[in-house]
Amino acid sequence: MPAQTTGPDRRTRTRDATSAEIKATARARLVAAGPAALTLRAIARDMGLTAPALYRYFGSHEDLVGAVCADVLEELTAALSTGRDTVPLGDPLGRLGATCRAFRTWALGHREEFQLVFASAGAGPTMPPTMPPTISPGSVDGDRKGDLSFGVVFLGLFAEIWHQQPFAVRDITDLPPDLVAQLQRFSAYVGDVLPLGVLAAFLSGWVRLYGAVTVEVFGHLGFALGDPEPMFELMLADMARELSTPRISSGT
Amino acid sequence: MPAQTTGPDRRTRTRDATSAEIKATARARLVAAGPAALTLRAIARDMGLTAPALYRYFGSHEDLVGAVCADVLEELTAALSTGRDTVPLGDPLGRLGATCRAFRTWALGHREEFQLVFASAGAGPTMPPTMPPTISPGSVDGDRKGDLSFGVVFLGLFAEIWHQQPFAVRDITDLPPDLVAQLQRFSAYVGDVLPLGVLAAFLSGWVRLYGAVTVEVFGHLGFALGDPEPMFELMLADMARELSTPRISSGT
DNA sequence: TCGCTGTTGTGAACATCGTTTACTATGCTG
DNA sequence: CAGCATAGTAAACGATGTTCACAACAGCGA
Repeated sequence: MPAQTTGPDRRTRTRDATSAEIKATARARLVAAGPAALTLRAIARDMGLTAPALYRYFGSHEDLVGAVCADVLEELTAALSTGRDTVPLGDPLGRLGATCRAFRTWALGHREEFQLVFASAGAGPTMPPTMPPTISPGSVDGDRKGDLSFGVVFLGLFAEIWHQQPFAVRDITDLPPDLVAQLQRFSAYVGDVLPLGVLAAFLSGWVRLYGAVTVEVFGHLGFALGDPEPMFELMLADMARELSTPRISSGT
Repeated sequence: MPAQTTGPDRRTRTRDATSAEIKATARARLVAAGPAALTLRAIARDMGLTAPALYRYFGSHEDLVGAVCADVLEELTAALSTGRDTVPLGDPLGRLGATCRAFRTWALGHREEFQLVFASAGAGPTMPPTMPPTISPGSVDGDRKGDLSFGVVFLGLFAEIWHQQPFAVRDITDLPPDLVAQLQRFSAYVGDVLPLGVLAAFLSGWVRLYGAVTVEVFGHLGFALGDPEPMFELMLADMARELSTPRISSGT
């Protein structure tokens, strides 16, 4: 055992530890009292420090919040993965359903975190930085330590479904040219490993899932449904049905 | 002319005027610098007042923001109505599409307002208070001065479509019983004037529209699409298609 | 062991925020 | 004219993010 092979400096180790403690304390406040409670001074107070001390670890309040957001997203991705792996590889549609349910369950169980991450316009963490340039078609390894966004989990699932049970997809000539142009951009970004119709189905599904979960967590559905779960299940059934009509002809 | 017939007191008239001016100033700050700029002192400063003066008109900062939200919602409802009335009554599906487009257009042209109203969890204006207990089935009068929410506009459109061109709707026996229970609650709330399947279609459509617009305004789609409009149009086409398959049999 | 150096934390201060309190004008009403 | 409700102000309190000067402390080379 030749000591630790260039293990991180002792200094940087303790530094990372306090940095993590700060984020943990912030997280605790977040779940306890909502995003508004994420104040620099209160966090410092909670861990027996004064506010300026935190500036040794984060450049600003916004930076700290951003770091917490990143942690939350990583955790969400993990929750989605474990939810997905509840169902065996042989049932990709079931895996998609399980992942969608995991998304909703996580959001309802972590409303404050969800609001922090998803209820932001510009400042919020849009996906681009976390979206990997390429996704391998068949392999589902994916999760190399959470440095890739939860969006990839869903895209990977659509790849699984497509490769195992090709579903009916819109003919490319049916789609309006401006949509095709947008999809080609995205396809190139993702590595050109899936037909444009599959990407359209993925995006459409992502929007539906996002909308269903967001509208429920934000309470913008309470006017109609006391318990939106049955409606959510109906949506999942719709999605599964659309993704299970067997493919017949047409080119990629 | 027997004076003004119980016209509002002169005092209350000037009072309402300043109240409106406060909200207008707040609104100006909102569009100029975002929801975070909606501070009591800055608003007062903008109109040559001091902060405590505003407490003569609004009980708290939160009250003021709430009032601005109400104004915004009213304006949104108006935008939806005019968008809807772009298309003649004889084409209810076209009217629905126009209304959905008006929703998206308004949201993109009023991002700050949209964020203020829709990016809130608990505090935000959920629909219940603005949702009328009953909606008249055929008549589309609706807009008695904006005291009813924009949700009614959409529900009214589904009523129009249903009455003019009954579409294929899930048989009630197909739906899981817990969903039926939820829909019955909502149906009673709305006056029991539409079949449960129509209400399910309405809610499903509202969730899709909400998701599509929210995901775009919040920038959570920029990772894939530079211009989400074609995708939005695709969604509208899907919705229209689902609402245009003619009805065949089954009871209400 | 001594002394230097960089890191970590504190205290005070500044500008801003929401809110309350006491006080002063102003204009309507009897 | 007297009285009074209304609209507005100034000052103050606690809280926020942020900066700056300064003190304690650890680690390292001589």
